[in-house]
Amino acid sequence: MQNLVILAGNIGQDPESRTTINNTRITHFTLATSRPRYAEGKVLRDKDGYRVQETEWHRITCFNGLGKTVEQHCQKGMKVLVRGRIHYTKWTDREGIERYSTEIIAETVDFLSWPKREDDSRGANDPDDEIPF
Amino acid sequence: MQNLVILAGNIGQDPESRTTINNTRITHFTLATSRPRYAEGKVLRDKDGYRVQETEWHRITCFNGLGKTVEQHCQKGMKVLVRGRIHYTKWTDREGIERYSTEIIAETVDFLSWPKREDDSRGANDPDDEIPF
Amino acid sequence: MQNLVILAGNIGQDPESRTTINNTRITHFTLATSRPRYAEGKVLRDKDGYRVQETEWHRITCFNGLGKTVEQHCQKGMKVLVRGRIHYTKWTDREGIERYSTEIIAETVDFLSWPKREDDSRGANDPDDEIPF
Amino acid sequence: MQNLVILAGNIGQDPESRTTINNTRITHFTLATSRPRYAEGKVLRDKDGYRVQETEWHRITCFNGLGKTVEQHCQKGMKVLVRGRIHYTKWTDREGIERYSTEIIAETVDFLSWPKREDDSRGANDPDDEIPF
DNA sequence: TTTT
DNA sequence: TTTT
Repeated sequence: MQNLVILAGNIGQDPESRTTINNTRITHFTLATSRPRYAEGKVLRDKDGYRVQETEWHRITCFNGLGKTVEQHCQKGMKVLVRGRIHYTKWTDREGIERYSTEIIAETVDFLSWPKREDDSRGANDPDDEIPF
Repeated sequence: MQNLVILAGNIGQDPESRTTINNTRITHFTLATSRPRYAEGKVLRDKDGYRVQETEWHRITCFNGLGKTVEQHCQKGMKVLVRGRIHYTKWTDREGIERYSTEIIAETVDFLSWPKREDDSRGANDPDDEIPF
Repeated sequence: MQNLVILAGNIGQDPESRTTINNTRITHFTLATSRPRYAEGKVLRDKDGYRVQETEWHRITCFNGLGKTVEQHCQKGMKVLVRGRIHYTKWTDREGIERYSTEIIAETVDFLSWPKREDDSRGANDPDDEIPF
Repeated sequence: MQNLVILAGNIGQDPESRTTINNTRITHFTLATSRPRYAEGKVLRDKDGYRVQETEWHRITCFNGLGKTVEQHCQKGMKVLVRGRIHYTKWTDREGIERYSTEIIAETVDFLSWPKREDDSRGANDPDDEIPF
């Protein structure tokens, strides 16, 4: 049954890709989402009066074509909207310790801001642009 | 049961507000979402090679505090993320014709871009800023 | 940009299908979602103390393969989870009056209950079962 | 910015609650969501022809009133729809090993099926029923 | 590690 | 009516 995640946030690091032995292209990036922190129903503020943010860092995984697109057009600092699903992994590390990790497998990634690099500044509607969003 | 809408798009016109006779503040704005148009599984392009966009115009309704915030900080052209629910209305117009309309009742509105006006450029984290997002 | 709808509710009538002149199969059904009605921040109750429900009736549209599946396995009264997008249509009726309608174009439909008819009672995991959910 | 999760699935174990030293009531349950497993774009089937399911087990956390409601009305095997957000935790266990865990902080929990126990069979619309959904 |  |  449905396992759906929607995240709107900022990319923490430029995406990184690798290819598995079965020739699947896997691309990863991290995404920060933030919300105001509350205490007793009120927004918390720091000593200067600024709202305290609570940031979650999500690990996003893209496969194949979507990964290729993300690799080409997404970079650190950009705002994106990710739709995907949560996936949990359990494995045993070299010391024999059981480890758990969580990732968001992306189905779509939409731009909410534009790349800063010159060579990516063509815009989403450029005829040569292969961005699906 | 659940009736949930998530929209990320651009505001079409500055929000407008009115107060009902029971003293409820109602704020409206329109929001454009777009997606590439497809035909036979392929993205459609115009004669210049640009991807053809299919735009939906949503009518967004906010009540009370959320409406006040939107009225103060949202303006034409800004990108926002709306979470809410769909609501349908049926009424009879002056000519006695049955009319239907659809609106999205917003529960949250998040900024994805910043206002262009000087006086709103303080940033989301300003201590005087009452934006809940 | 994103236009996403999630609806969990009950099917109002058995789905109906037609084929367009370009050979697209279109399947429609109606879906009821409900929520408690509120007044002054409190759940409204009727004279017997039961919570007053506010029901929205959504018009759901499915294309091609998804429509075929829905037609075969969904029926009046079943609970389903629909993921899709909102689409608005404007047209002029025979009297020359401008009409508007709204529909939810489904991308996925998941079962939350089982069909009542004998011939559909095989369960989602039957090897002959072509339900994608 | 937005961090939104929608899960529709089955409860794995009866919910369990505890109260923190600051008097916050915390209720936990596990939720299974499943999807067909794919390989090379096709649904995988086992040797008997049944579709292979990929199940994710989510840890759901509810606070205060929502937790109380869940504790009273949700039980193992029920189908529910959870809306919430992802939260990641990092801590050091007794052996000094860094551990990570992920939980879904629920904002709403909707019933998609009914409890099996006699004493809970009153239905969602019973006047004595405090279920907010 | 991002962003305002 | 927005945006690229």
